[in-house]
Amino acid sequence: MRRDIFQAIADPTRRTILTLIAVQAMTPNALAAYFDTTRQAVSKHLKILAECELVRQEQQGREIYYQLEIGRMKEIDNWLEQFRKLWENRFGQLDELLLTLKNKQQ
Amino acid sequence: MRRDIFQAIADPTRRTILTLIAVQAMTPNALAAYFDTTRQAVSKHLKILAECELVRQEQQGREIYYQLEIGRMKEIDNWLEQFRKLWENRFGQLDELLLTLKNKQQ
DNA sequence: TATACATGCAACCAATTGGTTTCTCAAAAT
DNA sequence: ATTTTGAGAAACCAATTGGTTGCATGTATA
Repeated sequence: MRRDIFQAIADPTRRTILTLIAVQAMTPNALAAYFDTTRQAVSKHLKILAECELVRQEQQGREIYYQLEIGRMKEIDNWLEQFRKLWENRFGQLDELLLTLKNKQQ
Repeated sequence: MRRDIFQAIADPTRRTILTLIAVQAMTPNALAAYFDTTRQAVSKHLKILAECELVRQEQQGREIYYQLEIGRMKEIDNWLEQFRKLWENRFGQLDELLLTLKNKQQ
C-alpha cells in the first residue's frame, strides 16, 4: 500500500478509469463494462485511486458515482516542471537550427 | 518486464535518478552513492530506464555515463494534456470567485 | 415482505518487483 | 604482469501487485 500518485497511474487500467471519469462520473459497474476483468477488480483499482485522492465518491441511492479529483493530477505536472525547461530548450535549439537553414536558403 | 514509461517513473528511486541526471550525466557508481542500496540495485533501475529509452548511455573508458533522454518525458506530458483543460477550468472558476469577492468588498 | 441489484471486503493465488549476494569481464592503476 | 576498480548478469528471496471467488450489507423493486 504505497498510496503514491505515480504508483497509482502506473497501471493502465487505472489510467483508463481516470480518462473515462474525466468526461463524466461513473459507477463501478459501468466502469467494469469497459474492462476484461471482474467488477471487484475495478473496485480495488477505485479504492487505490480514492486513497490517493484522485477520485471522489458520491453516493446516489445504492449506486456510487466516482468522479475525477483533478487537483491531484497537478502533482504530476509539478514533477514534470523540472524537465520542462530542458525539453523546451531542446525544441528551442531545433527552432534555431531551422531558422539558420531558412536564412541560408535566402 | 513492462517497459512502460508510467511504470518506470512509479518507483521513487528511479524518479530521483531521473532528477539527478537531468542536471548532468552520471555513472552508476556515482548514482548509487545517493541511495541506501547497492550499486547493483541502481544498475537494475538504470536498465529499466534504458529499456524505456528514458536514459542514454555513453561509455567513457570503463565508466558508463547515463544521461537523461528528455524526449520520452514528453509522453507523460501528452497524457496529462487531456486533464489540463479541466484543471485550468477549475482554477479559472476560482479566479472568478476571487474577483466576485473583491468586487463585493468595494 | 421477499427478491434482485450495487457495492465493498476477505481470503486466496500466481506473477512481478525491488532488493540482495556472488560471479564474470573489461579497463585502469600499481 | 598483477591488482584494483567499474559495471552488468545470474540466482535467489521476501514483499507487493493485480487478479479471482465467495460472502456480507444496504438499497430498490416485485
